[in-house]
Amino acid sequence: MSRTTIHDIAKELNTSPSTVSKALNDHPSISAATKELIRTAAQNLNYRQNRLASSLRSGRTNIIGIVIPSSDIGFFGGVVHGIEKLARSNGYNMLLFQSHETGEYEVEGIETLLQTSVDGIIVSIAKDSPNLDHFYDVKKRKVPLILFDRVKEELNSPSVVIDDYKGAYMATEHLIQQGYSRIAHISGPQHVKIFNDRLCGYVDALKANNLPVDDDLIQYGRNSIESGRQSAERLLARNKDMDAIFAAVDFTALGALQYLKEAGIKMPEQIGMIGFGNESFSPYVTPSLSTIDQQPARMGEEAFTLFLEAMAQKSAGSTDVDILEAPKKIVLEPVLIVRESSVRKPQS
Amino acid sequence: MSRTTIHDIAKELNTSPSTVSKALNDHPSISAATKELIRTAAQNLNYRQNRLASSLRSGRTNIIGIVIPSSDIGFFGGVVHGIEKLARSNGYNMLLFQSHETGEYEVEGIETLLQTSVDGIIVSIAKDSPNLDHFYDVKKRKVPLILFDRVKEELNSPSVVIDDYKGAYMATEHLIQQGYSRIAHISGPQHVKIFNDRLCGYVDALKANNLPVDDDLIQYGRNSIESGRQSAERLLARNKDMDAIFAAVDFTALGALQYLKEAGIKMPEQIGMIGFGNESFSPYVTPSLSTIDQQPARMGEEAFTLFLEAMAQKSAGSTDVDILEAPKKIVLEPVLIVRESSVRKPQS
DNA sequence: TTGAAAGCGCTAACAC
DNA sequence: GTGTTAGCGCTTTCAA
Repeated sequence: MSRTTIHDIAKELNTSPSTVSKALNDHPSISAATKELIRTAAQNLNYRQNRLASSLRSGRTNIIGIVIPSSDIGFFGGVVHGIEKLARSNGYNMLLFQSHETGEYEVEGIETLLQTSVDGIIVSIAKDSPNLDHFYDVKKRKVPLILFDRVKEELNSPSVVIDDYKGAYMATEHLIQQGYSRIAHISGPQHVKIFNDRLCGYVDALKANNLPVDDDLIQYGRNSIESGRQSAERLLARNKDMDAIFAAVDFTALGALQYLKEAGIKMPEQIGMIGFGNESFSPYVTPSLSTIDQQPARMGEEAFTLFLEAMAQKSAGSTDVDILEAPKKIVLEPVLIVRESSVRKPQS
Repeated sequence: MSRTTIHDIAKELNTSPSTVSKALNDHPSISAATKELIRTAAQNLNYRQNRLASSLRSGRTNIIGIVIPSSDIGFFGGVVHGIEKLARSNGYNMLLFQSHETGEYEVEGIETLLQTSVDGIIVSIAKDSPNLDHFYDVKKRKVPLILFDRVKEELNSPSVVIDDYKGAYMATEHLIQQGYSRIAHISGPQHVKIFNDRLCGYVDALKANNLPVDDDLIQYGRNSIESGRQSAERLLARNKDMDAIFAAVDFTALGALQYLKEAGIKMPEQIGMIGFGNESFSPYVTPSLSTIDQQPARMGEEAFTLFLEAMAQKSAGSTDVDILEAPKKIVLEPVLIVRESSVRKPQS
């Protein structure tokens, strides 16, 4: 009636549970013959390992915990996809938590992950994460902690990010090369590092091309479509000569796009537009949105690889390696994606 | 150094592990005073429950397994969101698997879920799921199985779906009311029930309005944007008088939209368009896409509620209830969302 | 190459 | 109201 155990198999074959366990785990000390015998018996009896028991005993769950702001955001969906692919082929499963950008849920997620004894945790930190205590907790428990995209240097953990500064620089320079010169920027909350980096990239690209940096051309929004609309409205009201917008996220770019379209402004002719993030809707809006791709799948794969390395180090028994060597930081190259919104037609 | 256990707390307070366990679980037979004592001690010692041990002993994991085709599809993302909200507030966590529409991954996911002793499993079946053995396995183990959207009657499990027939009927009738009469349909694989239902709804709406059903106006695609483009191309080549398209999924609607736009056809004036699914991109394409909303979050909540009911029944000890009463089937109402692509301007 | 024994950390009868 | 005992199903020394 109830689940078959290794005891049942042992009884059936007049052998011992420990032998069965070893055989099923392909332990070298068991003869090929008995392995075969035990495996077929397991099959016949419909045996399925109890991972709870196995994990409790061995101390390994083969589960990796993921905490992201939201899987609705295309970028995070892509990262999870990348992690999943590698995890699956390495025999790991994922336990996924969404913080919904609130610290409270983030803490809750980390707590549950720790209770579940996951083998490692991969995180992109929530925007309003109140403090980092829960992450220090993870480190105290010696559970490998890997960060991506939304990183905190203080945590001193392996991490993978893209070069936000460079991406913003590329986006801005692309607009300049297309002949735009009064280029506005819609940024995000400045306490989030990536937005500050993108702002710097924008500013430096202007300077490098001998264009003035004008505070009136810079808006600080939240990351919503609505916020993008409002920013575009304000920018337009204040700058009659504005001829392009670089938005720090595709969502605000979309909002701006909508507003300008409704205002009867032709893109890319009158105003050029480029976003950041290559969201799933970006190819399908009109005009299709130029943007910076962050290579999410790649980022996920790198993050998982970092985790694997941390595990290897851990089982190599090296105590407190982190004191000896700085944690690995992987910086991915952003990729410029040119679509309709930023390609100025040849002047007539 | 290593994790604090209830033994450590017991030792600290000169009491027994079982008392500590009961106190921490708020068992009624423990006095308020000792509970308080134990709780603060737990806090001080930085105690964290080992869920593996707890689950192994109690037989409950408080984890619910989810298997969906892909969380990239907006609809499934929404359902997961709905499940998560309710699960969280009921003390459950989710273990999420994506089948990527392949039976192999689906089987693998179910297998792992069973090994992990999840308390229940909520599934939307993959398109090419080869057979249903893995689901019968779940039922055999008496693990509550809940289906949503992609359902199989044979499994005789509680389920929640929307009324696909009705949604398709509403979509088609909406086009008719807008004055379109040569309405094409881009369907999907007919062995998937929802596509067949939608096709029937389309056909019946035409008939009910005394419009002929023309095989030349029906295409059977896959669910990709590319497939939508091809379908639109074929439809247009074969039917010069076609004046509207109802696509069984937003993805094919989008493909058709792109093709028609490139062909210089004005929507909604020359050809009206409506999709199904209310994907995240649908409001942002040009023209914005009318569609049928499937209430994904609602569906997720209903599915989890069904799971809770199944658990209650199970613990009520009713052996083989399923023989006594038919499994509950919840049918959600589709919602018509009218946007630009289907609203015919007043004739000039 | 196989088996016996111990125990991972917890919960749940049952006795006190 | 509290403590004793047993054991969930597995892995892992260690001895044979």
